[in-house]
Amino acid sequence: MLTLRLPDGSRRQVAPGTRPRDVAEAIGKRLAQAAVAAKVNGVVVDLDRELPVDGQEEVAFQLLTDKDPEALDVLRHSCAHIMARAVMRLFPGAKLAFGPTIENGFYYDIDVTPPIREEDFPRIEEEMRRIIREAEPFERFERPTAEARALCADLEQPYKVEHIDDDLKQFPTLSFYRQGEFVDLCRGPHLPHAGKVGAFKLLSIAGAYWKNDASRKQLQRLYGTAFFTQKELDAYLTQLEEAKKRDHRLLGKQLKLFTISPAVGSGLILWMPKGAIVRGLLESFIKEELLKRGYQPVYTPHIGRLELYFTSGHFPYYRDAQFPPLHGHPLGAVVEQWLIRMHARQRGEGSLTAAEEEEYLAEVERKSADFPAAAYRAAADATQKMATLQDWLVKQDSYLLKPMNCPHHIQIYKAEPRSYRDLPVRLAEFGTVYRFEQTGELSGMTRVRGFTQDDAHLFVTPEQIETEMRANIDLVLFVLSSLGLSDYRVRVGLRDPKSDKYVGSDEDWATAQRILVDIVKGLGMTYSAEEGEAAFYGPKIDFVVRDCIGREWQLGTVQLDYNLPKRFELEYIGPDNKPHRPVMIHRAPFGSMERFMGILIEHFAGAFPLWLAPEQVRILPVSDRFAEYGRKVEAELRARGFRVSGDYRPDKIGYKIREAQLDKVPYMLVVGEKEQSAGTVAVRERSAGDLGAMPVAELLARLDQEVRERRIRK
RNA sequence: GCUAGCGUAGCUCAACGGCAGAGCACAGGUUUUGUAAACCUGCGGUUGAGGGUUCAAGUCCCUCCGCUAGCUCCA
Repeated sequence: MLTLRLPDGSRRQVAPGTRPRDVAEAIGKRLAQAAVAAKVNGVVVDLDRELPVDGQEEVAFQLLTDKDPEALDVLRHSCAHIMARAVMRLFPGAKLAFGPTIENGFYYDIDVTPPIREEDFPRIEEEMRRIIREAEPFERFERPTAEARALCADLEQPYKVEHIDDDLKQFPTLSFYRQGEFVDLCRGPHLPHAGKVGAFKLLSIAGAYWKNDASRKQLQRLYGTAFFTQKELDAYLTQLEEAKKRDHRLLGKQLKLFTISPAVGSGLILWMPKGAIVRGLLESFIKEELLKRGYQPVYTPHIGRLELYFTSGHFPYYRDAQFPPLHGHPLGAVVEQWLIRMHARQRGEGSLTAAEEEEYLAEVERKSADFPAAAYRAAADATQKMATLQDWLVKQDSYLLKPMNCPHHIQIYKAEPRSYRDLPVRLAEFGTVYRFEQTGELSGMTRVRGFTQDDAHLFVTPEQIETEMRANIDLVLFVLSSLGLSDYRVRVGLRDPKSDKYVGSDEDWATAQRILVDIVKGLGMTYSAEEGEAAFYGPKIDFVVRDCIGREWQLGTVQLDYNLPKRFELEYIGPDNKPHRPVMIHRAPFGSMERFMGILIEHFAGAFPLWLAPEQVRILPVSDRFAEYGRKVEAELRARGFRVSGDYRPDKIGYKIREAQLDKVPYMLVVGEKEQSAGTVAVRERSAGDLGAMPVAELLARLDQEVRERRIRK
């Protein structure tokens, strides 16, 4: 016998071979009806899966109904199967890859020719509805792995075969689910039958690479969502619509905060006057804080010698993601391409044949007398050849639009001898950088090609690392909390041990990663440590937020770096009168002004708090006759430093209020007969509405305090 | 970069392969107004660009540009 411990604490003895469905039926008819799946010792299983029998004294047992979040996952997973089944019926020969649930729904990756298009959705959905009406059960069965592989081959599902070969060989048996004619390799669990799917909708279609690898075939990913009831689905879709109204791209246009002109270029933000006010205030806010925290502001140019970025490693590493260099020699671009391809070949990416190498050599020899072709030919190996090319290239006075500020700040550090007494040196700059992001990545203000980081680089002794790292995390938290941004997660980005894209020694990485993890642990922060999320020169702590449609973006970041100090041979003189190597900390509390602004617009839905609002107060005279009094109040407020305007058009007051509300002006001051004679203003607050009349002095005191506190209201 | 979709007036959107339209905004006028839209008149377009098919293209085809979602990338 097996003892089940139910959620209410009671215990129940069952015979071996009992299924959750039997337990549900024994408990009650309604529960048996409502049950979707069961949770046994924390693992969600099918209702028809036999309960374990051996070696367990007692198992935790819970029946899941549509009230349980795990049940929704089961429902969506089953709905993904139903969608795949419908696609297989309508598109014979479709090959299935992966079909998991995701946060708000599910997808299935499918390889089908010709491709599925959105206009196919109605008939796929129709077929899915038919399958749901038929309410056939999902039947689980297992096969030894070799047989499972043969079955997938029989089903003509090559991706499933490959999946078994690559990832599942170590399991003795594999499970399948059958639903009528449809059989799919799947871990489960599933609904008892398709009829449990109350409501679903196909949402979108997109390309997705097989196994997330851009070098492999691109499949079609069909996204959908499902719920137990139509009402829940409708609520979700309404919520999506509502969220879209907060989109910074929409609000940015409506509120005239920023624009992007194809004439200037994709991904290049043009800050309009109102957006510029908000940005300026944010910059002042953080500058003030930086001075308090011992930072030294610096300014550096937008371009730098190409050699600088060879030294830092940025140029060869990120060549494709940068605007092309400005070459000082007509052959610069040729040699650059040549060199980059040599780099790629050495990393095992791309190809460069000996014949192509010869073509490059012939071309530069023909066109340029000063190219050291002999030295190139005499070079012992590829590394030496690359050195020859690089030496020539950097001598030609080529420049790069800076993709990072660190090399410039490093030169400021190096401009004078440094003593341990000077450290930490904290150099801060709103540094504008340019990166040639892929077209498909560009998105409003959140992913752009030119942006300004609220950047700083700290040069510290090893002993100072922890204190400075903590101080910077504190700064990020201060910034976020000052703006009421509380919905973020902390990510510790670690090196992917399987990748060779990182620079620096294993020891340095181990040390740096340990320090970071210790710090976030020490601060008691909830974090996720993620391999592969480090910068190529060091691990980092990122503060990640979501935009209005659920995408995650990195805002603040604090990064530890042992590598650039080595590459640039940075030093300070220690108490022992000997040179030592400093450690660098890269950090940006906002991340970039552009991205931060985008997120902030969505966070406030465009309704900035008073201290940030581009227009803080608008005067609304009831009629022309009170315009003069209105202008007087306006002048008074402006003299006190408020950003104020007046709407003196001959329109009705309701219309002016509507416009001011839509412009999300925090305070509207209605002035008419009563106010003019009493020397007051009728105050209307953006969200609270009519606050009644008050003397101008009283209003000023109120506004002053609200700004001083940087008060945030939602 | 890749897959799918989209691009019409400043904005939001209509128009079967057959006369390019509406609302808002804007301008002029009337109204002199009390807490989210007064009324009248007017202006506004090489339908993203270029090429092609057709008697006829906003609509069909091709190339490019831009945008959206996702994938890959993200110092």
